[in-house]
Amino acid sequence: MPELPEVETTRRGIAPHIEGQTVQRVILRRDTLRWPIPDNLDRLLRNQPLQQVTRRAKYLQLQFAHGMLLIHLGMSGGLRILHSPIPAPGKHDHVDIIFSNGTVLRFHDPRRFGCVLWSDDGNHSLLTELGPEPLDDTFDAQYLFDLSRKKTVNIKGFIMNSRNVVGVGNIYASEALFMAGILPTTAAGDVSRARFEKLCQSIKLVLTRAIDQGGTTLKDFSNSDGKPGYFAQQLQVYGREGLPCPKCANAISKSILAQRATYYCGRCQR
DNA sequence: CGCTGACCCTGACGGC
DNA sequence: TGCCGTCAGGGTCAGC
Repeated sequence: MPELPEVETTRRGIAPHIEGQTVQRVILRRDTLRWPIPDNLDRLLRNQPLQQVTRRAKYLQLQFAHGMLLIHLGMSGGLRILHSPIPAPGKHDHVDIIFSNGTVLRFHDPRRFGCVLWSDDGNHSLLTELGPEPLDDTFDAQYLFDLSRKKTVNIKGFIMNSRNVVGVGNIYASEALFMAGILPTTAAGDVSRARFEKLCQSIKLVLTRAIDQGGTTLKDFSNSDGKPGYFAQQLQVYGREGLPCPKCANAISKSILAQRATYYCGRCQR
C-alpha cells in the first residue's frame, strides 16, 4: 500500500494520539513478519513514555528514551489509532501497542512484507545505507548527476534504489519520469545534468503534492476504516495504459521493468 | 562493484 | 458459483 506520502501521512495521523503517552502493554499475535518481531517487546516498552514519532525513508520510528521501534508497512501494512471500545482484532492485526490512556496503536499487514523491529542505539543497520530524503535540500540535481555517471541501470531503477534516494516508489517513479519527460528505460549514466534538474524537481513536486493530498484526509485517521486518501490523487500515467496522455493524447504505454509495472508516454518521454 | 531476477505473502479481480 | 491465473504501491539477497 504505502509509498512515502502515505507513510508520512500515517506518521502525522498517529503522532498526536500517542506522543507523550506511556505504553501500558504490547500484544503480539504473530511472531514473524518479514523478520521476527522481538518477542520481548512488551517488557521493552512497558511503562516507557513514547517521546516522538519520526520517519526515515519509509520507516516509522517510535522514539523512546532507551531506543526506537522501527516499523515498515511493506506493501500492505497499515497503522490505526483505536479508542475505546477497542474492536476485536481481525485476521491480520498482528501487533497492538496499548497506551495508559486507553489509546491503541494497531498494526495490520495481510501480506506481511512489513516489519516491526527494535533498535537500542537508534542506528539500525537497515537505516545506515540509505540515501538522502527526497525532500531535503541535500537531494539535488548535482547529487543525482554525480552519482549516476557510468551507471548502466535504467533511470527508473536508479531513482527507486534507496541507496541513491529514499522514498521514490513504483507509482511516483513513473509519475516523476513522465513529468520530467524522461523515458524510464534510459541508462542513468546517459541522463544529462539539465534533465536531472527537471527530474529532481519532479520527484520533489509529486511527493509534496501527494503528501498534501494525504493531509486532507487526516481527520479520518482514527476511524476504524480510516485510510489515508492520497490514492485518490490525480495520477498522470500510473495505471493508465491505453488512455490518452494528459500532455499529447498519445496512448499511455505499459512495460515491465525489474518486475515492476512501468507506465509512460512514448511520445512525451525520450 | 553493479546489475538482474527470484523471492517473501495474501487478497482482489477477471475469465471461463 | 467456483476454480485458476495474474497482479499488487515494499525491500533483500544470491549469483553472475
